[in-house]
Amino acid sequence: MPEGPSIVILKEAVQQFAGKKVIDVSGNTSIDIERVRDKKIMSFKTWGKHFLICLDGFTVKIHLLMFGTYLINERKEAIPRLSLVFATGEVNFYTCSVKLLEGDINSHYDWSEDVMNENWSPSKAMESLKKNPKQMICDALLDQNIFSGVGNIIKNEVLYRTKIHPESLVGKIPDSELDIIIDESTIYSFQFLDWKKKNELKKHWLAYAQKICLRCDLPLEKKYNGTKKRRSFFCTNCQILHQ
DNA sequence: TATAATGTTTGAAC
DNA sequence: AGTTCAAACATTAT
Repeated sequence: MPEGPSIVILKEAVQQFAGKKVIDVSGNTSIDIERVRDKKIMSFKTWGKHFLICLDGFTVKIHLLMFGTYLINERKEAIPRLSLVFATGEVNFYTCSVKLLEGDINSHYDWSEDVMNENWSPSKAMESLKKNPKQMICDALLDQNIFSGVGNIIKNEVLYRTKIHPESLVGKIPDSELDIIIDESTIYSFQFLDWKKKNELKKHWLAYAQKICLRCDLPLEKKYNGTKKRRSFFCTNCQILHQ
């Protein structure tokens, strides 16, 4: 379910509960959820794929991992991992990781690493890339401390758009091309957001889960690569391998 | 029905 | 001590 843009959608969907008091809490998470009871939500934030429920003095961090889901003002049969009830409605999370972060949330996150955050810093991303010149770009794009929020779909689409072979070594890719990759990571993430909201994301996939290159009509390669061993879809004819 | 999928952490093994 | 790797978690669509 989740790459960064999907978590932004979640944040927008729960805005109705911002500033509201949690009047009931339940769920099969192992954290001490009673701490949340009767507390007021200060704000909801996201950092990449992390969904953050900020309260006074601590934060509940939710990660939907691969299969996590949520329902707003709705329930399903399964016991929620975490359920928060407000006077005006409720939000239920299933199959996710729930953790507590103590103290000021700003001490836990560098917002400039999140490609969808207003403090996103392309220059910091470039700096980080430079530290690992032997890393493959397919791995670098999935590094949540460089491109927080980017997942396997965004990775594949960005590399296809920028015509860079996923196995290209970061240190061998010209700076001008790295700049374009960094820019596209943000641009595509926001397009992903728009398309996802309209429920038409898949329609716009050019590489991910596709079989034929739209540029040259040759079959796309489909391969697990990088140390992260996530699937890449790419055109060996159109995407340049820098090595 | 077996498989693969928008992900991450953990701890054993090397 | 640093890395690499499989396992674990868990759900749904094809």
